[in-house]
Amino acid sequence: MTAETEAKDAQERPPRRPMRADARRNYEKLVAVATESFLANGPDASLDEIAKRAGVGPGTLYRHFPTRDDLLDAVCTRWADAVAADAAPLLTAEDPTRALADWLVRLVDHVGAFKGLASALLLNADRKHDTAWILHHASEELVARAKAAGGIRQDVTTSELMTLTSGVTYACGYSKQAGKTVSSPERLIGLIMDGVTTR
Amino acid sequence: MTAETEAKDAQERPPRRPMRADARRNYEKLVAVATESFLANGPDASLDEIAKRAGVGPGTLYRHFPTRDDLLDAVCTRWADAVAADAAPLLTAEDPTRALADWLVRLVDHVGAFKGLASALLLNADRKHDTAWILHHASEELVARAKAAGGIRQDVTTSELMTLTSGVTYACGYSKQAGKTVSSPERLIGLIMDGVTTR
DNA sequence: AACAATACGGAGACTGTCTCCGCTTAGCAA
DNA sequence: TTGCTAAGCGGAGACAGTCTCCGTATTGTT
Repeated sequence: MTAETEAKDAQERPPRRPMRADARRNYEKLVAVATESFLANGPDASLDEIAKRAGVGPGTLYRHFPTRDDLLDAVCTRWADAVAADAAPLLTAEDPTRALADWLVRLVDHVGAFKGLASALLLNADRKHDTAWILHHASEELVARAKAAGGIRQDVTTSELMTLTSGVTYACGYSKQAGKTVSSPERLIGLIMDGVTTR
Repeated sequence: MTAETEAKDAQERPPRRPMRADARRNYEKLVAVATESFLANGPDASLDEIAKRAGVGPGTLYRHFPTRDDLLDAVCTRWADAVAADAAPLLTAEDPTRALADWLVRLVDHVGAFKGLASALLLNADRKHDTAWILHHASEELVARAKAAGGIRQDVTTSELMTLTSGVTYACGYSKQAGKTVSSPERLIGLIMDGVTTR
């Protein structure tokens, strides 16, 4: 769904030349290598090393991604697009409230599988196109459907749900890499759902 | 309550010489300076700079605190002792469930005031003496009292409550420094409490 | 006062960040 | 094609932070 993201990008900042072929090539390569590298070495992986492995100079990396966060954002955005796609089937589920709960559990699992790289970006839903916004957006429809079906409280917002879920993603992602034991995502999301369910 | 912590330290690893006077002096100075510095510059503050400002060489800093986390831990532990003291009055409150909710809100506020330095350490409650353990321990009695009074569900653990709260601390701490708006701690803790309250 | 044991501190090797600027290349126009 | 120009490249190198090693200084004990 990167194409969609790009389309929006274009429509918001119209007078923007397309990237030159070599520039785009390097950009893609950098994101690909960075994904591997962040996954393997954590979010502090050496940027010069990533540049080298992508076959470009550090200057090129820093031109495309002035800060580490810009690169991390690009990586996470792609990942988030894929994760968001996972929500689509749930939109037509018969029990919207259960679908929402399922989705939140999946979200936690995905963040865990992504080594917690994205957990820092899960909040902060107001910049467009970034990780938080994509996931927020994907959740929003599920929340709306659950509300419409009367399954969850009208006064609870998507943001609030995301905030509460972020603690779970963080805890579960952390526990995985530290070998700790924490209650399961299902259990914790269940507790959250218990609080927001109508009764 | 640092004294208590030290006492436990001593009883667990008995054959441990007391620190030499100059060593203790430097240790104290380092923690004090580090607290300031982390608060002012975030958790990535330069360690050599901290050493310099404490009037010691880098070698001395690294001997006392082999890794950055060790120093951060020492700083956060002191802070956590102070925060935990804030729970004491609530232990005798007439409504234990309300007291627990109050405490969790205070916890979020404290973490926010500490610039989120401790939020990374809030989980991970199994090493002794560290931030997470101190706060976990402080919460435990309040949870027990609320359960005993029948205010909250018997099946909910302190860890689970801390995990859920950590999302809130993280979100609120973050929003403060980024100028974002998030639902208030009261509101979010309220949602959590709604989930764990008996009915 | 003398002597271990303990602790200090800073020079310096090392690693990672980020910039500057001369060189290369893509894409366009004639 | 050819030539031109803007866009893009890349790597040398300045800088900042980490962390160690080891000769020197201090402490506390006999």
